[in-house]
This record gives sequence, C-alpha cells and structure tokens, in this order.
Amino acid sequence: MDCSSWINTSLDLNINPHRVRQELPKEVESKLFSLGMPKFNVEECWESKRPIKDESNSDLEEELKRVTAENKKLAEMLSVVCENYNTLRSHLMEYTRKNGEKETSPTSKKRKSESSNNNSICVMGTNNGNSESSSTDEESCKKPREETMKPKISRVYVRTEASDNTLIVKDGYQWRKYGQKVTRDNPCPRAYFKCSFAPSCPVKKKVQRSVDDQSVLVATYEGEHNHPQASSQMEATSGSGRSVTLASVPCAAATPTLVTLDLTKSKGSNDSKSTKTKVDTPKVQQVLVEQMATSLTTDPNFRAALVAAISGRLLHNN
DNA sequence: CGGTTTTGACCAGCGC
DNA sequence: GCGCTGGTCAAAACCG
Repeated sequence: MDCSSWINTSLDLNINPHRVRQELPKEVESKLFSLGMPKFNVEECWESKRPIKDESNSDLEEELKRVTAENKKLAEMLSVVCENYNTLRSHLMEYTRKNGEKETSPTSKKRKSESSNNNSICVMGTNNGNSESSSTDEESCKKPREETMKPKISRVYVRTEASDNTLIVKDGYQWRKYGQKVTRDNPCPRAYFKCSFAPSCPVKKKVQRSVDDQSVLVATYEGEHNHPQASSQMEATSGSGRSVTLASVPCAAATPTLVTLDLTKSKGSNDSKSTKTKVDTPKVQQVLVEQMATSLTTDPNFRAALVAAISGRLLHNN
C-alpha cells in the first residue's frame, strides 16, 4: 500500500492560550500549510488587528464581539465540514458496498477468514505529536450466521515516525501485551494486546507494521469494548503519541470548553449497520481525504474566517 | 510489590 | 500424519 500520499487533514486548532505570541504563528502557519493553504503572514494579520495600547474599553468590547462572531462563524463552518464529511463517507460506504458484494466469498477457514472479515477501517496519521483520524466504525454486514459467531473486527492504519520502532497505538484504551510473533508474510513482528482496563473485556488488538510502508502501523481490533473508554480525554488533551481521538478544539480562552471530534464513535445517523465497509483500497481512502482537504482549502470563506479567528484569538489572549 | 513486557514453549488449524 | 503457521500461555525479567 502506498501510504506516502496520505494527506494530513489535521486542523489542530488546539491553541494554547498561554503560549507566547512569538511561538504561535509558525505553528499555525505550518498547520495551514499542511492543509494546502498558501502561506500567509500571520504577523501582518497580528499587526493589523493589534489594538493600540490606549484603546478605549468600547473598542475592546467591539473587538470582543467581533471575535465572538468569528468564533460562531467558524463553528458553523465546522458543522458544515462535518456534514460534508458524513456525506462523503456515506458515498464511500455505498461505493465499497457495491464493490464488496462482488467479493463476498466467505470461507469457513479460520485463518483465511481474517482477511475477508475486516469490516471497519480507520486511517490515522501523526504529525508532531498531534493525531487525526478519519474512520468508519460499522457493524458487520456479513451473513447473520457468521456475524453471531465472529467478533467485530476493525482495522486501523496509523502513520508513525520512521524512527519510531514501537508497536504502540494509543487509542484511549489500556492494553496489555501478551505476545509477539514474526509472521511469514511480514518481517516485522506482530504484537498481541488484550484490553486490560476491564478484566472481562474481550477485545484484542494486533499491531504490525505495514509490509509496503513500515512507517505505517496496522492495528487490528477484535471484539467490542464492554466498558467506557478509559483515557480518551487524557490522550486527547495531552496531545502525545498516537491517539484515535481527534484533536480537541478549545472554543474560547475564557471558557476553555473542549470539543472533541471523536470520529471513531461515529455510529450516528449516517452509519448503516448493514453496510459492508471493507475499504482496503488506498485509492479510495486517498480520494476521500483529498476531497475533504479540497472542500476545506478551496473555501475562501473558511480561509478568511480561520485567519480572522486565529488573529482575533491572538489578540484576545494578549 | 504489583502491573507490564518479553520470549520461548505450546496448541490448534490448515495444506500437502 | 507431518510440517508450517498464527495465536496464546506463562514464567522470568523489567519497571515505577
């Protein structure tokens, strides 16, 4: 699989309000650049919007209202983006379902069934400790007979640093490694994990590096957790390592509410539990991600609002 | 000291 | 039946 073309779609608006002004522009600029947006001079934005020191209170209040309105506008745009994402995903599900019908050749053999029983695919990437994910979390649509007998299996692709040799995929749950094996078709060892948060939790996880791209970890989950996620919030807010939970987005400095976009829990309205979700074709994943990125980066309103919000945020925090 | 990781041994399924 | 392979077990080592 050629994963080198995966696109970083992370917005990562988790701006630390206490960060000094000089640090932020580079980070924000790099994030926007990773979205394909042309570089813009944040300093200019900053300078143009920075209030005069002896500005009156009325001006500050007006500025506050403006920033609030921008935040509201951004929130609306975010909801639109989410809707677009769900629409795209439903289209993807429809596409994969049509393709999947042609290749449903269930086998009774245990080992061979593994490759044909992957009904949920997640794609993640890491970038400087921040994580993003697009995921589908569907129920199996295999024959009911098999569905009742086999645990739910999902597969997650995690892009890691090339120098990262660990087989750790931080997904908010607590795992205990119980085995490691070198398989025949992959020189990299496969690690076996059990969920250790709840003793009765039947979920198991296998983690192995991709044969084609060893910077990509392939985590295969078997079963469903029978307990709440233990540390998703902690993982999301810490921003360390690889996490399934998407980056958090604080809304305002005065009220640091976290909006966690946990796409892994998207068993919502657009999900069809009877939809087959075998999405092993990287091209399909790439097209999906590209469409998402394009829909964001080509929207001038979104760009303008984002720039205004960031600069306004800097202004507000100063 | 308790939990986790490591790692060799063991077991079961499958193909020949 | 035998060998190969993937998955699991369990004792020892490790770690905080």
